[in-house]
Amino acid sequence: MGEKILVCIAWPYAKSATHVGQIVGAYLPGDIFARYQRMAGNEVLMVSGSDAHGTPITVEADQKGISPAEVVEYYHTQILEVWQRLGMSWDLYTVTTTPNHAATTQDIFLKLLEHGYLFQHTQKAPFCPTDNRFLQDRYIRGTCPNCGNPTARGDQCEQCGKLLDPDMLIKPYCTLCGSKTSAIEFRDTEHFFLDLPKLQAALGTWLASETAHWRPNVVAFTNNWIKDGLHARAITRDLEWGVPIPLPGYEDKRIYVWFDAVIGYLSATKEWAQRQGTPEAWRDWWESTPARPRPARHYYFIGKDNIVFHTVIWPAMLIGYGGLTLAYDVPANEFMQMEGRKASTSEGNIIRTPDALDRYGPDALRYYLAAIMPETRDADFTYADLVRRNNDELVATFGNAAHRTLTFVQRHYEAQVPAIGELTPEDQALLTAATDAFTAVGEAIAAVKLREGLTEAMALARAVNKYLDDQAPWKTIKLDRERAGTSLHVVIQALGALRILLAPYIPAAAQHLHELLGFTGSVDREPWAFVAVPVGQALPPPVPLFTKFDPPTEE
RNA sequence: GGCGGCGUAGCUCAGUGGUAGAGCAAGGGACUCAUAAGCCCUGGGUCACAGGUUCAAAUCCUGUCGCCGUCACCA
Repeated sequence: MGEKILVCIAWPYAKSATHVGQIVGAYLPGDIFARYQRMAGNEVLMVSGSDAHGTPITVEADQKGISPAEVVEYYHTQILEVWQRLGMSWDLYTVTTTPNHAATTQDIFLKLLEHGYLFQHTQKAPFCPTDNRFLQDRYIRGTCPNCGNPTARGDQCEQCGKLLDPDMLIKPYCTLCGSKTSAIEFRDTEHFFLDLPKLQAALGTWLASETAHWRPNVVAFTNNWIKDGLHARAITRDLEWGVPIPLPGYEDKRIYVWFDAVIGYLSATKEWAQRQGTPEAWRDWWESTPARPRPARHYYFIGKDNIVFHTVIWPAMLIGYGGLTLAYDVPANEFMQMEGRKASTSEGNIIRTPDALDRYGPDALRYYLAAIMPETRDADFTYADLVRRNNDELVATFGNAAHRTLTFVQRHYEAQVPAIGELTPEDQALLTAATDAFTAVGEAIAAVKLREGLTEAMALARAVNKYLDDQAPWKTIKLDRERAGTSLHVVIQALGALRILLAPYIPAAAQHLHELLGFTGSVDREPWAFVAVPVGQALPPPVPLFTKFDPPTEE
């Protein structure tokens, strides 16, 4: 009945356990969206995995004297633990070191080659005679021609910020052997290039037909990037770590990380299908035929730094391959600053996700990140604001609405959902608001306006508090027990709605409220619709949904 | 430097042509079921700055300043 929705989330680089900027940019929005779509009755597949290749991982492996695979395993394990704690509802979270991923990548490589979209080109590249290997820019340091910094990197001088090429450095040297015993040479090396100019026309046609429903900033960024014409891009490197090139004579080269990482969305779907015991099922998500041009809607949740890879390069690869489905939407988020400063690993002001979870747990963190989600422009993360929103909004507005109602019913109505009498216009108004909220919140989430959806849901929580104050069942009960019971019954219906409406955002708290309202099973299985909490349903002793936090001390 | 985005109340942010909005913070009030939570009222903005288009501009155009991103070997 529902349609297929493929939720693709950016592949985190396996070199840290993620920071909250990555969570708010891609992982949390993807998870909220996926959770909603499942409740709305659609068939959802949410996939991603750790991006294992690339130079920084080999650099770290060299520094620690271990293999790149060990580096990846170490961080992949940490990332998996974060997903578990954060409540990410993956259908599959894998890693790019699997044989399946390599096979999928090589298949795309060969098909693009066969279709004439790859070509070989020989270029000069820095080579270290001592180590007998070609060097990535990161492995080279030298004197910056701009500012004279003697340890400028081969790709950029960290002192003056100037972008560099290795041949611009004065006295470049290899950081692997550390010594300056042998000068770096520039030797010929042959590489494969993705012929993006040849794909540009088809890409432009697709973009023109698809981007009407995309976020304006994503469209503007993409159009600007392709406006002056695309350039061919090297997709292989002189490396030992990465997916091997499936051709004889290239044993000492690898497919480079950006090319294989985006293929992960497809390879992960295949791995999911294999694990289901239906290895051909991936076709139902990807294969585009004249009879069924779009078998599934593909959403890519990424940060804005990743836009061109998902709106230009990956679509171009898919077009070149042929017969596969392209993105339906790429709802890229802007960035989040940390305590007023740009999030930067080197500045040391990133907030690691495990640390934030240790301090405040998944619900407060998810709620806060969703509330400030940088959907239209950059936002600012502060612990003080997180605590403020937790205390004022989760505890005082939503949590309190539930707790004040449930404790009253517990005490005065034998811990059962009270019977309902004649409904007043005010009763009808709150019930209507609860029903309408499913449409308002659902439409917002479906359009990937997640902050708006959360605002709509919280408006219902505020309406509950206002209704309670207006109806004052604690007064009414002294005169008319049935009327007070009706008011409480109506409030419980609104709480029943909130348990569903907030489940995509704060699943743990929603599950807790689900149980406090006398339901069993998982709230995730409930349909996205208003369903009455039955009269007489037994209610367990209430426990507050949220904990108040002390404001963080100034440092 | 080129290109793109952003600059709205003390704070965090909505708002894309028609008399400036929300939450929090501040001041006042009535209540007491509730994790002293909730509810009502009030104050507060030359919508970065300077020009322009329009009957009408936070909203469109130009320039300036500030912040963010990107520029293809960061993934």
